[in-house]
Amino acid sequence: MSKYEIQIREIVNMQGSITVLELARALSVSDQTIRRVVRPLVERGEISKVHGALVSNRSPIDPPFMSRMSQNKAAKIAIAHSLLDLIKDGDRIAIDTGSTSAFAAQALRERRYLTVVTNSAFVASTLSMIPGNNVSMAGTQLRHHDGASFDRSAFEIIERIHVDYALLSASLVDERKGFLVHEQCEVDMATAMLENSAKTIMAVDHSKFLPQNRKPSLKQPELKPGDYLLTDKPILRQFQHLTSSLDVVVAE
Amino acid sequence: MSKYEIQIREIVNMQGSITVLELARALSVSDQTIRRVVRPLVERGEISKVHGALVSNRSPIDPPFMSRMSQNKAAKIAIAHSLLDLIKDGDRIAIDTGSTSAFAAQALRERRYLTVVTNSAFVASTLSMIPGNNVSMAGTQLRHHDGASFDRSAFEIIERIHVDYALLSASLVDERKGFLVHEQCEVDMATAMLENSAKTIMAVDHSKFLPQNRKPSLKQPELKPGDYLLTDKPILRQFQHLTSSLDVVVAE
DNA sequence: ATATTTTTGTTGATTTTTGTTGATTTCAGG
DNA sequence: CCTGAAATCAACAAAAATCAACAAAAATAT
Repeated sequence: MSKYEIQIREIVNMQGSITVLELARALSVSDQTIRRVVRPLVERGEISKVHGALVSNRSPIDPPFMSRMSQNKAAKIAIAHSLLDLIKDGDRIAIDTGSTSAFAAQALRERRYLTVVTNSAFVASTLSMIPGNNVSMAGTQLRHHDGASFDRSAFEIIERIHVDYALLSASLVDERKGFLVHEQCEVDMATAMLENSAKTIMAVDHSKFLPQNRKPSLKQPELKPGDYLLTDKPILRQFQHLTSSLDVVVAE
Repeated sequence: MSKYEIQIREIVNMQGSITVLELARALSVSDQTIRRVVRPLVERGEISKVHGALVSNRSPIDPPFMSRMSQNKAAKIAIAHSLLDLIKDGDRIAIDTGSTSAFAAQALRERRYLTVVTNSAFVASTLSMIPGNNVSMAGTQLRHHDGASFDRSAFEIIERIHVDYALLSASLVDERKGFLVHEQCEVDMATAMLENSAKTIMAVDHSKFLPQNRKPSLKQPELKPGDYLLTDKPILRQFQHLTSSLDVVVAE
């Protein structure tokens, strides 16, 4: 990795696009050097290149943590898209933290007149820009891990607003114990959202059904019969007892 | 994909419609180049074309904040960059709403251990992801106009957290009346931030010194001697009485 | 201090994009 | 159904960007 790499990424993402020559002048190196440094970046898909210029492939409002957390990007986008079949214009929805929810927020930008309550600053920021939406950000102090809040005011706000749907996620689906997450505060938040919503939507891509290196141990609250499970591959036999009372939607 | 593509999309979506020749003049290329670049865009349905002009087919209710993000982009980026000379790792800063602040937040991502308090969900989301930062989002209900909150809890939080700098902006600089904004709640928020900070930084790009079609009328609170003014062009004679007691930083 | 590896700049050949020209099509108004 | 002006298209020459290969410089190891 070259010493210019970080700078180049930063400049390209900041400016949106820049020519190779401008970049060469900015870093006072030759254009050839820029090309060389940029090639692996383009191959890894971190930035794109067109004849004449480098362009950032991040939308200015893309989740920054998505680059790290965007394992299974395609699956999450598919799930987010299938969410649009459930959520209609004017619906009220509570949304939790996590990369799946970040994609869901992106997808929900095409809905109007939503009432949204969330403890994720990213989700709040994304959906608040849509005219007609009514977005409430729950909580004050944000943790850097995911830009979400779990302080007392967050719970107070979640509990104050009743919604049609709660959109939840999980870190792992265990054959015996069900939907698991890493932290107690996430369980508490999920519980609060679930209790204040008519229906719950659990969104987990298929990788959550596979064993993981870092194992979560805390159990999400029980889903109610008729709640939705959104995923991207058919549920395997050994998990079906968990989902039998749920409305399973498989996005493809 | 051509290097002009993003610009063209942006201009077309911003203006609603524009002739090929005007666009050619705007980008200082030939009309033929525009036609060539535009053809695939039209085929993909991203914009439409009629004999004589290109028209945006984007919904008129798309985020207005984002279009403002791209006005005077270069100037705003320069200002944001010069802010890095003032703000050091570990500083505490309050940040207001607006596109200038959005760019500032992007730039501040390279600082660590910041204490940030803001009523803008976008700024909060951007800076909360940086490890070591301590970010507080002030307010609950977000207005769609810019994803910012001005409810009572927003003021309570701003007033609770004392910071080193308040980063403020304005919509227009008037020769006689000073720094103006459109809404009273923005003045109130600016006042709260200013009163709870050691120094104030006012960031306005040069276009704010020019007459505008939609004139704001509300006056921002008075800056203190020694406060900073960040801009991107030297202050004209007729504005200098406003800035004489300030520390003026001109980014280039 | 010297040898080896890595990075960087330069050159010229190759490819892609752009501007110009002139022919063709479209549009509005008689 | 013409007609003139403006817009579009096609083709070729000019300009710009890219690539490959080699030499110079810098960094690293011996």
